[in-house]
Amino acid sequence: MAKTIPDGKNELEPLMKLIGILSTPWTMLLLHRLHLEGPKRFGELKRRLGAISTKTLTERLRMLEGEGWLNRHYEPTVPPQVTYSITDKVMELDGVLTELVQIAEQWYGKKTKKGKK
Amino acid sequence: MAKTIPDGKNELEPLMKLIGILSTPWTMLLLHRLHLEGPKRFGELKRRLGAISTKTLTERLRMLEGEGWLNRHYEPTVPPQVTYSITDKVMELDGVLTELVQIAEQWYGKKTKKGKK
DNA sequence: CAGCATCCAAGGTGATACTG
DNA sequence: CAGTATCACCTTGGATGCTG
Repeated sequence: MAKTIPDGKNELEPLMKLIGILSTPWTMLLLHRLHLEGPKRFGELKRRLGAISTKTLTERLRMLEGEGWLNRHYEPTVPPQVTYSITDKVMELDGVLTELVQIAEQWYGKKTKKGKK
Repeated sequence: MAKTIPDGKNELEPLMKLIGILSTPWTMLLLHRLHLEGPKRFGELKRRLGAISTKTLTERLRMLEGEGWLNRHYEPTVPPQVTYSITDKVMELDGVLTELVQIAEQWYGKKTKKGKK
C-alpha cells in the first residue's frame, strides 16, 4: 500500500484504502494481466511482469488474495501448480477504471502525437 | 507518488501516473479540503490536516501545483499570504472519484452499522 | 514450480531549527 | 506567515540462496 496514509479519523478512509491497494506497485499490472489474459500461474505471471521479484510478487498475490481480489487455485501435482485469477469483485472496478484510464490518457497520454515527453 | 511504480513499457503508464498522484500520502485529504471548503492558506491547511509536517505539505503543494491540480496565489503582504485552490482540471475527476468513493464505501465502509472495526 | 528467509540499499516522512 | 534545510528513522522492494 502507499504505506504512510495517515487519515484515521476521516470519512475518506475507505477511499484511501481502495486507492492504496490500487496504487501498490505492480498491483495494476497484475490485475491487468489477469483481467485480459485470464488465469495464470505464478511463474508465467512473473515472466510477464518482467522485473518483479518473487518476494514482491508473492506479497502482492497474498495481499490481493486476502483482500478478496484474487483467487488462488492450488493443484498438488509434482511439480505443484498454483493458478491465480481475479474475482468477480474486481470486475466491479472495471467501469471506474475505464473512466480513470480515459482521464489519465487525456491528461498524461501522448496519443495526440504532440507528446511533450 | 507510490514511488517504485515500474511499468515503463506499458500502456497503463498514464493510469499509473494518475493513480500515483492520487495515492501520494495526504493528496486526497488535501484535495478534499480544498474541494469542499474552498481556497485555503498554508497555515490553515496545515492545521486542518493534522499530523502533516510543513515539509511534506510544502512538497505536496508544490507537486500538485506543478501538475496543474492546484493554483497558488501569493499576496506579498506583511506577513505574506499564500492561498491554494484546486483547478478546474481537478473537477474533471469529480465523477470518477465519486464512483470510487461509492465502491470504496461499499467494500470497506462500515455504513451498515455492522462495522467490523 | 512456487515460495520463503535474509540482507541491504533507497526513498519518503516526521521532527526540529532557522529565515525573509 | 510560509517556507527551507537537516537529519535520523522506517518502510519497502530487489537480489540471493534454499526447500517441498
